Formats: sequence, structure tokens, C-alpha cells
Amino acid sequence: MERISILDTLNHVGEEVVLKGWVNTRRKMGKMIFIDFRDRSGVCQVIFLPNHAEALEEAKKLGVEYCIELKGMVNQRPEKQVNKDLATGTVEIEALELKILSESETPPFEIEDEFKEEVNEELRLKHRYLDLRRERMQKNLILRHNVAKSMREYLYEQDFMEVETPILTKSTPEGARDFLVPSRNYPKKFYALPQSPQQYKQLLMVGGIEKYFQISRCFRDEDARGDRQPEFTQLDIEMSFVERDDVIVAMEELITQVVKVVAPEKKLTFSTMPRKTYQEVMDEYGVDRPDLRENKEDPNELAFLWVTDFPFFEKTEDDKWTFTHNPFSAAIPDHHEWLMQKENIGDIITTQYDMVLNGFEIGGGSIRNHQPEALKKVLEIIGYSDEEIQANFGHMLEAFKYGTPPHGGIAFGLDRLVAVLAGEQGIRDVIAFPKTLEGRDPMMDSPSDVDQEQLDELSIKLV
RNA sequence: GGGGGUGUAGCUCAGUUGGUUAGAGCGCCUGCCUGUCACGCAGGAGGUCGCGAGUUCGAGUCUCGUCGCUCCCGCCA
Repeated sequence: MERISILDTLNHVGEEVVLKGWVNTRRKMGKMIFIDFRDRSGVCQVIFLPNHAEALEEAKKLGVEYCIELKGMVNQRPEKQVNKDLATGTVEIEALELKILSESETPPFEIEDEFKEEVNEELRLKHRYLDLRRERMQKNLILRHNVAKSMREYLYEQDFMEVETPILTKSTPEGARDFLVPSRNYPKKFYALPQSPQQYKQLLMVGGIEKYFQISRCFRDEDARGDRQPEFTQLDIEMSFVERDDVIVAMEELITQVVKVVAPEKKLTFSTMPRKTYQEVMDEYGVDRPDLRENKEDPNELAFLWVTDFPFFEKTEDDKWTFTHNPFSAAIPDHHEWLMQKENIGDIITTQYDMVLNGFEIGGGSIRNHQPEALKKVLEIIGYSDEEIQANFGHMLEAFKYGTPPHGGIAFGLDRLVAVLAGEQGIRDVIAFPKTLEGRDPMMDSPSDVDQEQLDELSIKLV
């Protein structure tokens, strides 16, 4: 007989079924035993009665988290025994046969935690495989899966192409600190893990892909936060032949559609996302990612907002120019001449747009400089020499010589978006295997020592 | 790199002015229980009070150091 899911028992009243899953809780009542039986779909109650003595005898051995296979009869519960707190509360499984597939030691923390307190996070991470069995993490990962799935479905429908870009890539001087990977074939040289697929996706536009997306892992070797991990996931998008409004409209439709599909219970504060300039939000709210919810206590309210018209450059402490967001961005058309003449640098506005949700920056992008001369001006303004420009960005300038389409795009922080939709404070609870704030994995115990032999192959000497 | 919080049973925590044998709830084990669903009742096991020094007749408690975790600032194009 084929296994069915626990939730599906509702559709099999009066039938014999086979269920597989885990023992959530036990209630031993002398001559009969109840268990709450759990699989990915939910929980239902099983009763072991003396008229099926063999199963009852086996059930006496059961502990929590035992993995079992069960043949049973799905019975409608009498009116008085219905459990309104349980999705399957109108039925009950009368156990006929029980097979223990796998015993379990007593878990280090309780899996069934509806009324329990928050468990120390490091302990959860050390036994993440058990933490993942808990309702909270199951819900969050299912939500995350649904978000990614609906993003893909929408983008496929809109004729976007999914393309993978390298994880072993090149270190660049600007931006966040890189994670480095030593090269064996080229002693003393290093790959870097990508901080984002930015350059690759633009080169895909040069390559004629026109509409690209990727759910891509990004790496930044900076100290973590509740909403920042050393590795995180972006929905990365780039489009050719578009202007700023085209991207904003398309992305607004994408996100609105995703929310509608995965979280229909959510209410949007604004039916179309308001757009405010950086100057406006700073004047009105004092932050560049204001939380515009009308009722911040309402867990189902979502206030999206576009912030645009950021200054392109700002001064560093040592009085040099640096870019505020992205060196590959174009200036707004009205300021393009200023950029080309390197005039009024502090007043130049970039095409950068950020999507803000309930006070979190969940996405950002821009129209790019597709003319090599314009990109070169940006790099000159931030103080790179011709040699540095050639070494670090020569491939971009070279590529842009060959009929580069105007293009622009965006990257969404998938972890943050899912965290807000899940009502979680931080992104670690929507990532299957996150790192601690110090960048450690307590379960695998990484980072870790390596053999001398490995170091020798890489020409690395530890100090 | 800086600042705050925190560390006591498997888990979540309490622990008075420094006082003699360190507690509770949950979990776990044993027994009883045919309608429980946060089952109930009776009994039981379980502690390097993060680690190390110091003060003291006496330290979970005070002092110093150290380590872990966590939150924030710096940082994060």
C-alpha cells in the first residue's frame, strides 16, 4: 500500500492507510496509547488499542522522534473528541500495524515546542537537523521554497533566462572584503568568491541574453548582523533595452505577484508602491529605508516603497570621492554630461533605486553605464589610476566596446524578503544552515584546520 | 576593532546580605491509569554553578582575568 501524507488522511476517512513519519509526543494511558504523529504535512493523533495487541506491544517501546511506519484505519472522531487546534482534529488513526524504522535518542531540545520557550540558538544550530523538524523552521523553509518557486515561475513566464555564473571569481579592490580561495595551479594567486554576480550579469547583457535572472549565492567577509550573513542569497536580475521606469514597473509586478501567491493573507499598505527620492525620505524620516506601515503591530501589513535619486558620490574621511551604491550605475540622463565632464560631482544623481519593505532594504539596482567612456569616468572620479582600471575593470571596458545594449537590473535579498514575510526578526531563521554572528557553523565545526599536505599543495605557510 | 546583555540539571530559568544538603517548570526513567490531545497520579535519576586565579572561616553570589553566545556601532560598492 502506498504511503499518504498525514494531512491527506482527511480525504481517506474509513480507509486503511499507510503513514510514515515521526513520533511528536506520546500519551500512555495504561491499556491504550496515544501518539501525536508528525510528517512534513502536519500532525495527527494515533491510538493503539488492545484489540491490535502486536501493534500496542510495539508502541510501548516508542519514544519521541522515533521514525516509524504505520498501517491504520482513519476514523472520524465523535463530536466530543474533535480537537479544534489540530488541522486533522476531526479524524484519528486507529493503529493496526507498527514498524519502527529508526529509534531516536532523547533529543537535546524539544522538537514539539508549541508552548515552550526559545531554545539557545547555538544549540539549535549545532543540531540544526533536529531544529529543522520543528514547526517554525518547517514553515519558514516551505515559505522560502514557495517564494523562490513563484519568482522562477513568474520570470520564466516573462521570458527571463536563468543563467549560472561562477563562484570562483576575481577579487576586486572596492566594496566589501572578499573571501579568498587559493589557487593550486597558480601558486600565490587567488580566486575570490563573488560578492554579487554584478559584472557577470552585465557581461551576459553584452552576450545577448537580454533578460537574465539567477537565484545566486553571494559572499561578503564582513561582520554579520541579524539581517546579514557572510553568505546570503540574491534574486539577481538584469534586462537589456530598458530605462529606469521599465525596471521599476517590472520588478514591482514581480514582487507583488510573489506576495499574492505565497502570502495571500498579507495586506499591502499601498496598492502601487510609492516612490520617494532619497532627499524626500531623509527629510521626512531621517533614514533612507523608512518603515511606512500604518500599524506596525499588524503582522500582516506590508509597506513597500521605492527610494530613488541617490547621490552618486560622497566624500570619504580622507576627502576622496567614493560611490554610494554601485560603480557600474549610470547617472540620471540630466546629469550624464556632468559625469562625462567630471563636474558638480557631489550633485550628480545616480539611477539607483532601492526597494524597501517595512524598513528593510530588500532590493536595489540601477541602470548601468553601457558606454565604456562613462564607466571609465566613474572609476577615475573615485581615484583609480589607468593601470588599476585596466587591471580590475579592463574586461568590462573591453566588452563594452562591442555593441553593448543599454541595460539595467536589480538584486533582491531573498533572505530578508522571506524573513519579513515569515514574521521573523532575523534571516538566520529562514536559512537552512546559517552561520553564527562570528561566521562559524557549530554543526560542521567550520572553519577548521586543514592538513599540512593541503597547505603545501597551495604553497601556503601558516604564521 | 568598540560598547551592551548573558552563561546554574538535557531544555527554559529562579537562586535574598557571601552561610552549612543548589531549586522550580518542562523533558527523561519506573509504576498505575480505556478517551487523552500542554493527559493525570505516585516515585526516581540527573549539577565541573562556562573556565582560571584571588579575597574570605566560608564563593553560584564579591574582585580580576579569560572563553563562548547574543544584540548594537564601526564595517557591509
